[in-house]
Parts: sequence; C-alpha cells; structure tokens
Amino acid sequence: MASLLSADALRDDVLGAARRLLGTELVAEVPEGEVRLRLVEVEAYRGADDPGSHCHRGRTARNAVMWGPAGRLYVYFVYGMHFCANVVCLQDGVAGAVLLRAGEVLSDTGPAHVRRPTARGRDAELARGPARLCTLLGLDRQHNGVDVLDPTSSVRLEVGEAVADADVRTGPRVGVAAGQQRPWRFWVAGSPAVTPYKAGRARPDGPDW
DNA sequence: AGCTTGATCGTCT
DNA sequence: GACGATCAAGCTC
Repeated sequence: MASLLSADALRDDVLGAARRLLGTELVAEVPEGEVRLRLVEVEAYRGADDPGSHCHRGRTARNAVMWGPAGRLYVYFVYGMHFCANVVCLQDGVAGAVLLRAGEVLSDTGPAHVRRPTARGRDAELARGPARLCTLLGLDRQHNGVDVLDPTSSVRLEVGEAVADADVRTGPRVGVAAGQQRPWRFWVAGSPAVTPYKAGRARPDGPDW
C-alpha cells in the first residue's frame, strides 16, 4: 500500500517542499467514492518576505493555518465562488505553504466526471487549476486545517511514483503580480493537466521584490 | 461603514 | 480574447 508523506518533506523550505510534492498523490473520500490525484503543478508561498503571500502582512484569522505545523490544509475562498487549497509547510509559528494547482486523476475517472461536468469528458480538465482541483476533491472551508498526513483524515497525501529532475519545470507564479521574478511555480513537463501559460499575464519587470 | 481587489472559472463573442 | 459572477479580507475614511 502507498505510505503517507512524511512531515520532514515539508518542514525545511517551501521550494524544496513544492518540488517534493510533485508526483505525490492526494486521496479524498467524496460522496461518489474515492478520488486519487497525482500532483503535477504547485506553487510555493512564504510569509513576510513574500509579497505574493496571504501572510505577507502578518497573521490574521483567515491565514492562521498557514502559520501552524506542516501537513495541514490551508483552504481559502476567492472570487465569490471558488476554493483553493494549500499544504502548509515550515515549522509551527512560521508561515509557509504550497498551493495545489493541478493534478492527474489516477482513480476511476467516472466519479470524477460526475463531480466536474464542465470538464466535458476531458480527463486533463478534471483538476487543471486550483479551484477545479478543489471542486473535484470536494475541498471547501470545512477542510481548512485538516491534517493530510494523518491516516484517519478523509483527505490524505501519499507517496507516489517519483518525478525525475529532468521532468520538472519552474516559472513565475500564476496570477501573482507581486514577486513576479520568483520562479516559485513547479510543474511536470508534458502533463496535459498543467495550467496553460498565459503570456498576457507576465510582468517580468515589476518594481516589487 | 464603505470600497477595492483577488493564488479563478465558465461562458460568450 | 474578454467579461461577469459573487463575496470576504483587508484597507481607507
């Protein structure tokens, strides 16, 4: 059987954690059954030194989980209709997390397509984008703070087939104007589930950072 | 108390 | 390629 990811993989630095999370498998119990996702796109976020982070301006009720121990889920609400999920990293008391941006469905895609009808039968679109990933796995504010390293949780992070360094790509984070120079987005080259690059959003010469 | 913006997505042109 | 949905956090007044 697959083993759970170790907290050590997340505790030291967010960039290493993001790299290590590629290829890991997120398993969630949903009403339709179980959905198993291979993570293929993630982004690293930090604290006060990261202008693109929710924790840039300190601890608040909303971002509190990001300051807690590694391995918990930080789930937040955006644009009035969507949820996005992160895996919390670094030591207790230090803000850090990795946003889960995309994954490939390894389990039976039947139940997955029931949950994501707008994918119109295309497997690559089941979990392409952070909010779609949450919809697929049924993640919402109820899951904020859930420990994905706990075998009794309804959402768990398990070790998967390793992704070779040669298959890893990095680039600027999507939709983050601040800190554009930081190539803190990691993805698996060639995966159909990775968010397509939007040239129009790039702002390489911003004065932030 | 009111205003702006957002780690987005689906639909329409 | 562009836009509207829809709401809470975080500012500003």
